[in-house]
Amino acid sequence: MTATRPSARDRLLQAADRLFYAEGVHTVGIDRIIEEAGVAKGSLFYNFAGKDDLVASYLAGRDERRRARIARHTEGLTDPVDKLLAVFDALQEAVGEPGYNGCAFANASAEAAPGSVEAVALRTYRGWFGDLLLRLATEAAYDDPSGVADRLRVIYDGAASGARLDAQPAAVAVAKELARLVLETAPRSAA
Amino acid sequence: MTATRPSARDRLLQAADRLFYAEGVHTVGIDRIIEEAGVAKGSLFYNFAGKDDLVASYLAGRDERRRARIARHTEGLTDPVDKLLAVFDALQEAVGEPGYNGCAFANASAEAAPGSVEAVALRTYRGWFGDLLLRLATEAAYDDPSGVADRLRVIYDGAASGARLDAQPAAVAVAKELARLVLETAPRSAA
DNA sequence: AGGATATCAGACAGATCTGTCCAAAATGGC
DNA sequence: GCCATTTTGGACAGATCTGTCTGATATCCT
Repeated sequence: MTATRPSARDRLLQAADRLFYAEGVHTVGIDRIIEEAGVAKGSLFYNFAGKDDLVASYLAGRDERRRARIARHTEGLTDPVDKLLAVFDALQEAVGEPGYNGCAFANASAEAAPGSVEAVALRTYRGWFGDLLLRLATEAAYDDPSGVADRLRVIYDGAASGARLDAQPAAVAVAKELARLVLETAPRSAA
Repeated sequence: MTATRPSARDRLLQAADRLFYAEGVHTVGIDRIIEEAGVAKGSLFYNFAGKDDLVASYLAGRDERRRARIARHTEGLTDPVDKLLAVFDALQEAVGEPGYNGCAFANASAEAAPGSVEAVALRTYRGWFGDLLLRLATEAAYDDPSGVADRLRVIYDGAASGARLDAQPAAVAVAKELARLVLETAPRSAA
């Protein structure tokens, strides 16, 4: 019953997740990652096509975990308005974790070329997130669901952005109150 | 009356502003910049202590122009509430310009080390911006000026962030409406 | 046990990047 | 016109980064 060491691939992904997120995909070189992972350089290129592939896998993992976090906060709720507010709870949880450093997709794509793996990952995440807000706003039967979704997205982005720019997690609480204000004042016909 | 060519220093700053903003301070090397500026490499190190110094000067220029832009939109207005709304007009103008690529400070600092010139420039700008919102909210005699400023900052950041992440300038108009909602509903005693 | 798969250790190549240096030439102010 | 300042062109150094290659070894599945 010896605890088997994780595979080189898993250790690489774990090291990449830590270093890429904390210091940036452009700043951290593969030598740093293989050292942190305790893995031979050859194993990196055996498991991944190159650094870009590792970056893409890192971002895919972040995407998956973010969706899982939001799902965890929304499941069990029945009112779509509560679900929309729970999205901010998910953000608050993320921002409160030690080492929070902003949105991984925003950071990675900030200085990336169009069409790069970072830009593609950003678009994937943003597409899903926008659809989520629109779907919930529609379920909530707002007269203008896309308008409500747009407003919530601005508020959400402001919280995530401000939490990093000012190292100020309190922005999320401010954002959730704003979201509540929007959700309570926006017209709903089919109440 | 031959139009004198700008100095090497000015051409370097102009090239840096264009390339650093469009492609990122980490992505663009000094060779790209001296090529674009049409300047000898020696002239770069004659006029600047190094790349970091050039980056700092680039960001200082962005900071100065952003303050000037906001000043231009707020001057002439007497009501501090109008001035707060005009801050969003300034953002709308910036976002509408061709080649808008998000907040230069947010982008440059996204993958920069703490204490780097990018991080320092970010803090300088954010400090000034936060003070501006708080000062105007105080002048407007809101009961909770810092609360109003916090909410406006979240909204402002969301617009700037979303405009880049989704290549969606319309986020600014959404944000200005949200700001108006906040400014009209927040309690003011000394009206 | 045995064969496919995975990992190791590290040297090496090739590209790129920042920064230095130098002697000559252009420029600008007084 | 003179002298200090600025600019030029380019070679060069030194560091770093991604990716390749090789041959031995370890691990996993059946």
